[in-house]
Amino acid sequence: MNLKELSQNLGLSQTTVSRALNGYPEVSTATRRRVEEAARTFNYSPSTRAKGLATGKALAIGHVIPLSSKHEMVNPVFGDFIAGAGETYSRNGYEMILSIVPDEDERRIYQGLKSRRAVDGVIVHGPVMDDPRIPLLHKLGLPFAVHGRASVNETPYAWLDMNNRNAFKRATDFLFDLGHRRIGLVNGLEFMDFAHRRRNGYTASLSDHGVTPDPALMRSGEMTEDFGYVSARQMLALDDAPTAIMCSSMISALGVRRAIEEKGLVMGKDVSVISHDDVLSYLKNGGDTPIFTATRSSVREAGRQLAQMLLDAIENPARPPQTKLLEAELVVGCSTGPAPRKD
Amino acid sequence: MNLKELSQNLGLSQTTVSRALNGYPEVSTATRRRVEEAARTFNYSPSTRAKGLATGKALAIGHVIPLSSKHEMVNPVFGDFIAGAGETYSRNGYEMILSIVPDEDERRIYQGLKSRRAVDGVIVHGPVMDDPRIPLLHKLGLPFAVHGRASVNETPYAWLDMNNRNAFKRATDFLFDLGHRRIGLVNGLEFMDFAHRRRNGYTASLSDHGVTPDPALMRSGEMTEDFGYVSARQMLALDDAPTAIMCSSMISALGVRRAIEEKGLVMGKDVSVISHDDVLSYLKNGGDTPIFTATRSSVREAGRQLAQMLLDAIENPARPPQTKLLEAELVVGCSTGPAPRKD
DNA sequence: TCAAAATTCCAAAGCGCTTTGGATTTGCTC
DNA sequence: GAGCAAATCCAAAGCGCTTTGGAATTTTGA
Repeated sequence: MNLKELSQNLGLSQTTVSRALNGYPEVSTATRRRVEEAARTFNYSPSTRAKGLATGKALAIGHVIPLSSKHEMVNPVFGDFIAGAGETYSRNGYEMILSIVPDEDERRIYQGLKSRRAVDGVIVHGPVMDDPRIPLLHKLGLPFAVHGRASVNETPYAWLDMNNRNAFKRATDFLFDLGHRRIGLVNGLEFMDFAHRRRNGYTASLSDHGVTPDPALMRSGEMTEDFGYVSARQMLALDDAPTAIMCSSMISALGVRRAIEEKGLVMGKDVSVISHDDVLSYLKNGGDTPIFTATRSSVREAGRQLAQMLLDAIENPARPPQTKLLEAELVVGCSTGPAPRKD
Repeated sequence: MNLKELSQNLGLSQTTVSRALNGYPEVSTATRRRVEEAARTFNYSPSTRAKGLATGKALAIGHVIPLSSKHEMVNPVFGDFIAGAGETYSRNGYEMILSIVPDEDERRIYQGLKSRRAVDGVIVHGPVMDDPRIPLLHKLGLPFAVHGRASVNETPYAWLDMNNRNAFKRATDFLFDLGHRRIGLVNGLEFMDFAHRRRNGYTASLSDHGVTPDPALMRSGEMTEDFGYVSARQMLALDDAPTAIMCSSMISALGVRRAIEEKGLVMGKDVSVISHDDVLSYLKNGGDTPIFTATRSSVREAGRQLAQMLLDAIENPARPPQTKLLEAELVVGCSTGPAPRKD
């Protein structure tokens, strides 16, 4: 069923039917009802392609997920993020277009999305510190919004970020308050902006408390379970082992816990652990009382909000780019306790 | 830059330029070269919408991810699967369109994709045993391919599945060979087809070995870490605790291990564990020697292949639906060992 | 009651591409 | 060099929609 058929069916012109369906005022309430009714029964909806051609809008947002050869891993955060973004899109009649590409192709992909006029804007995932995509997208004139931030960047752009620095600063402060002085960090890859900021928060807390950062207690890598395990294991094997560990992801934290328990130690008593929790649906942090003390911020909610920001920006290109900084909450679970006394 | 401008620039007609770009034979090699060259320098690619409108194809595949209220979780398998599928699409010039929807809306979504002519076909994720989407898509006449299978279904359709039953049968057999007789099952939600099949494999092995399934040893739920933990904990608290546990996901297996170690037991010695491993990128199963003995099948590879099957089916609608059954391999890690002797 | 103002509708152009049917040019054959 | 096939190109229609610029009808005001 297309517009022509539908309008013939109703004995109206295509114009009128189109206007009725798109809420234009120059059509009487009675005919509008009649048209809507008919559209429903005939199961008519306008072809996205034709509509897009006619209006010059794509009614679609692109998500480009880089798959770096350096870290051949789909960020697990991603599934929940797009679930959130998707809610916003479907509420607003937008389609979500996904490209997962080796990152050496990324430039070409953005070029392509632009020149094929396939999307009205894009969401940038996983920004690194000096992210080349931001100037590129500016140059292409393709509206965009970033999940996270790029520290090194002159021109303003739209972003939504969790306050990574503050979250890790506060959490580390919390460990100091519990009496810990040797605190390890199991971080993500530190060319990623979020990891860089978390580390800053961590070291800021250390120096606030007169502690010099010890390279032996600072790890950075892909946040797998195994990485958490290996990192914690090595730290705990030190003569001067840490009594607490800050961890950048729940999955790595599971590995950290494994290393602790393997050594016959008890998490929350011998070694305290704080993790960042993205509230991923398949990784519920315990039941009533959370297992891990964690800095928490829902990535799904972030998806919802950032998508909305991008749609607003597209709607209203004149407005200066919006930004939003979400604060993580610190939930106290069973994985932290007072620093053990020195024997 | 559009076709018109490009062709004016070249002093050719739109027809010729279009034909040159699309590889039609009625254009000389020389002009073809010239056109391709120009397209490259002017960064031209045809508008997907216009092309779609003219050809009647969408050049896009839809992935509809249901977000059940029953299990408000984004299947973690999903990220890797679409990474695989995405590779195939981009190689073939297709776009991937993602909709994440509450599953009561799912019917409407498929209707919409069809009537808006937004996609040429869809991939069905997470089939349940008697999946209503299959007859629905048949009725709509929207080409589709299923990742997994629906046990209860008359009409043939395209699918790609891992041999869940066989994987779990063989793995359970392996445990029997090691001398285990009390074997637990920590399964996914059993209205999901894959979980149902795994259970069948498990019980088939039990009855092959003359063991009656014990409901106390069979758990089914969302495959979170916590679910694994709670399930294993309860099983291990039994008088007649299992000496081995089959587990449906690596994430739950991490929870199972936690329960084992919390009890002061050693995995692979006191309690053996076999998990299914979807080879998710962020959950590497150990380094050189895998931690878990596991049935293994890459879901990313599945994505690649199923996407190709769907594209083939779209290309060639006459051909009967293709199907493909992948066998999982059994990799032996450190989590299994001979059944402990009874004291 | 009649002109002016609203209201309600429509024909046709245009969005950027593909493709049909035909026109023009080139290359060969004799 | 005439005649014909092959090679090369083009104008125009059509894909399904929106939107412009009016036309036809109804309502309103004095």
